[in-house]
Parts: sequence; C-alpha cells; structure tokens
Amino acid sequence: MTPVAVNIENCINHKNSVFKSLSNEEKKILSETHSAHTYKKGELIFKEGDKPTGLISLLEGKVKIFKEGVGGREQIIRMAKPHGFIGYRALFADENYAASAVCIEDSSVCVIEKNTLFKILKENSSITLHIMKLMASELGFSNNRTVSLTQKHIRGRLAESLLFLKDTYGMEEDNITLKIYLSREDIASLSNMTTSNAIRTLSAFASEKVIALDGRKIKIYDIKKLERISELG
Amino acid sequence: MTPVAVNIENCINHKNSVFKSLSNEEKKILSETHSAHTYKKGELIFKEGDKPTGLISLLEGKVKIFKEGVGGREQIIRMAKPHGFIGYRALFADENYAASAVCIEDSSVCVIEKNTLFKILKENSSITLHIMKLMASELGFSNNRTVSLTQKHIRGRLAESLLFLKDTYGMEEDNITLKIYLSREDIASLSNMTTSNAIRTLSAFASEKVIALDGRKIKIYDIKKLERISELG
DNA sequence: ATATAAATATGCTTAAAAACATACAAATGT
DNA sequence: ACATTTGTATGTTTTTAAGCATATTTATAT
Repeated sequence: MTPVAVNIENCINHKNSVFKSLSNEEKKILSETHSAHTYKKGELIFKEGDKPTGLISLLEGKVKIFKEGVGGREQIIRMAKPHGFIGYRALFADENYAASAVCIEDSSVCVIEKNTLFKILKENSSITLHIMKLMASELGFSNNRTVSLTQKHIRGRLAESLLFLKDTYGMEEDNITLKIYLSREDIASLSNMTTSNAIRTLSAFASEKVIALDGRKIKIYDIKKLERISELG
Repeated sequence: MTPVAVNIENCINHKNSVFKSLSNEEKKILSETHSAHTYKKGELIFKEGDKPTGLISLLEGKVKIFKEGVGGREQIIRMAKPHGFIGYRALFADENYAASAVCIEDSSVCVIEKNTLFKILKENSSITLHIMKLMASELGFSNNRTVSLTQKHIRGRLAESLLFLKDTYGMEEDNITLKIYLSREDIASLSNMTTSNAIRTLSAFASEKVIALDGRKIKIYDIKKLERISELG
C-alpha cells in the first residue's frame, strides 16, 4: 500500500466525497469526531452482528462485504473501492451489521461518528438525498444480482462477475489485466459456485481464449464474448 | 375490494404514513398535486423500463414486484401491502423502473408527484431519513434473499416463502390460513423454482401435515417445522 | 351449456452443479 | 532449508432440480 496519511481531509474534501459541500463550521465538527484506522490484507473491519458506531468511508484499498449462508458458505454481496462507504446500510436501517467486511488488500478507513453524522444530515437534506440515491442504486444492484445468481448458469455467473470486477476496479495500465487479485475461493463466493467450479470454468474460459490466467492475474482478451456469455445466462 | 374512496387523505394522514407529521400547509400542497388510481387484479401498475412520475403509495390491495430474468423467467423481488410504497427505489435512484408491478388483488394507489415530493423532502429531513430507513431495511431483505435463494434447497426456499407471506400479509381470522392467495406459478417465482417443483413441494409439505392445501388457500399447521425446514436450507 | 384455455398435479428423463477424491504448486512459518 | 498449510487443478460420482410429457381439474369465454 502506498503510505498515505490517514486524515479526515481525505474523507471529507475528496472530489467524490458527499461531504465536500459542507460549511467550514460543519467540516470542523466532522474532523473533531472522526476516527481513522488501517487494516492489513485479510483483516476484518466488522462482522455480522456487530453494532455500527459510525459511517465508514474507505480511503484506500479494497474490501469485500459478504454474508455467511447455509453451512457457513460465504456469499459476497458487494465489493467496496476507495471513497465509497462501508456498512452504511446497517447504520441507516438502525440495525446491527447483517454482513461482514474483510480487506482484500491493505486498506485505510475513516469513521464519522453516528450522532454527529445524523446531526449534519438533519441540516443538509441534499447530502441525505445523495446518500439515499447511493442506497437506491445499491438496492437495484442487489435485485439484479438476486436474479442473475439464481437464474444464470455457472458460465454466465462467472462472466458477469468478471465484468463486474472490471467495472468496479478497472484495468491495469495495459488496459487488459483486471486491477484486482482475488483468490479462486473469493471468485467463487462472488459468483455463487463452488471453488472447484470457479477454477474449472476459469480454465474453460482460458482455453477458449476469452481470458488468460497467470496466478491470480486475469487478463480479459475478448470482452464482447464475455458479455455474450453473461447475457446468455 | 371493499369500495373505499381513493382520497389523498388516506395516503397522508393514515397512522402508517410517513407524511402525517407535515404541516397543514404542506399537506395542502401534497393534496393539490396528487393523483389516484384503481387497478383490477392482474393489472399492471408499471413495467420495467417505464419512467417514474412520482411516489406511489398502495392504499388497498396486494401487489407483486418482479423482474424478468433469463428467457423471460419471472422473479418476484418484493410483495407490497397497503400503506407501503411502490417503485420508490427507481424514483430515488433517478432511474427508470428496473422491475414491474402487477396487482395480485384489486388495488388502489395514490401518487405524489415527483417534484412536489422532493420539495417537501428537502424541507423535512426527518421524513427523508425515515424513507431512507425503509430503503435500508429493504436492501437488507434483498441481500438476505440473494443468499437464501442461491443457497437453500427447494424445500428451504419454499418454506421461507411461506413464512415470508405470513409475515407480510398475516393470517385470516382462523389464525391458520394465509391471507394471500397466489397461483402456484407466483409461489414458484417468489421461491426461485419451476411451477412443477412448487406444486410438488407444496404437496410434499401437505402430506407431511406441515400445511394443508385447498385450492389457493394454504393453511399452516406446523409453523415450527416450517421454520426448521427454512433454517436447514 | 359447452368449448377453450389456464392452472394444477404427477411421473419420467436429462442436465447441471455439487460433492468427493486426489494430485500438485505456492505460500508461510519455524 | 524444510515442513506444513493453503491454494489451485482436474477427474469421477452423486445429488438436485430442471425439462418434458401427459392427465386432470378449474376458470373463462362464447
């Protein structure tokens, strides 16, 4: 991880921050009640059942959000990227976390304390509506996934996951290598299949020249075909 | 359907309405810009791709919200009941509808025009936060369902659906008959299975004395066992 | 009242994916 | 440097649920 000072500034003044429009007065309040944390790859940020203490903003790194299902089987429901929120659903639903968050890479976050947040939201309806829009988009995403994961076949689900990872994290400078390095097990948890089937189907895609595999590095050769496989089911 | 005058009063002053705390001035604005509609069983309120014009509140009846998946296969993602909102996700995400809404029974709705709604929300952050909480709960529900529908076996999925219908619509006066009458096809779309398998598995539950079937009427005899089947997967 | 269509029911076959088994490679800790 | 664990790969078997076929019952339309 590039060592970046974990600072509330990175959280509230970044171009993608929903808080950048706040008054200096309000920003001061935010900066006085925030906390910051760093995590190593594999570390837990929160787990199912924990009580949210504030709004977590991911500053650096990559995080998977997943639920434990039947027999402890993991289902990844979301992947977070820098300057996105983590665990905000539970916070706004006033519930305990219904999912766990684990870092895929070394990561840093800042946390805006719950009461301060709601005080500021009460005074700034446009920010509240903005966060509401984020949540509405995520609900649409979740509904889409429910249908994809239940109706598409293994190849379709895996193709969709690869396209999703591309959309979320983008490509390396070569414009062909996915800018995220997941274990086969995580790819499986994302795509609702067993690890064996993830490995098998990745191999199949590779031998069809749709992708190329080099350890955890995935190169996408034929994105059109991947889209067709995903559409087809 | 019991003939009830479709009136904005039923929408904004009902005990479950998020708008009941508004000032008389604001209520007046709402009532001047609302519209009301009635639908017969089977009729469409909106369909995937339509543009939302306002916030729809269901006054009477029952509505299924579903998406078309692979090969037109239907997946019910939500069931609405009186005094709940319909289609609010698309409205707040500023997207076209990603799902369709069809009445399961004769229904009536009132619609609060979009611009009026947002004007009022900007002035009433506690209502916005309230709606946000609703949406956060629904997102939690959607995530849960993603896991259930993908990981549970047919019996577990059907059991979960029956319990969900009980929680959503409750029981008839006898306290044993589900207060909703769905086709086997709709039960299948709700539970992510083929109609054949829904029929087969309902029959199995009936012969195990967990439920009793009488046409579309479903009596739940052994709710504990149903819960066990649902938990088990 | 009768024809037609739609919904329900059940058996049989096939396809898809999980489960299991085993081998091998890579990473990690001592 | 070596042992141990974890992750990747691939073949085989078994289970699950879809797909298909065909009655039978119930609604709906004429």
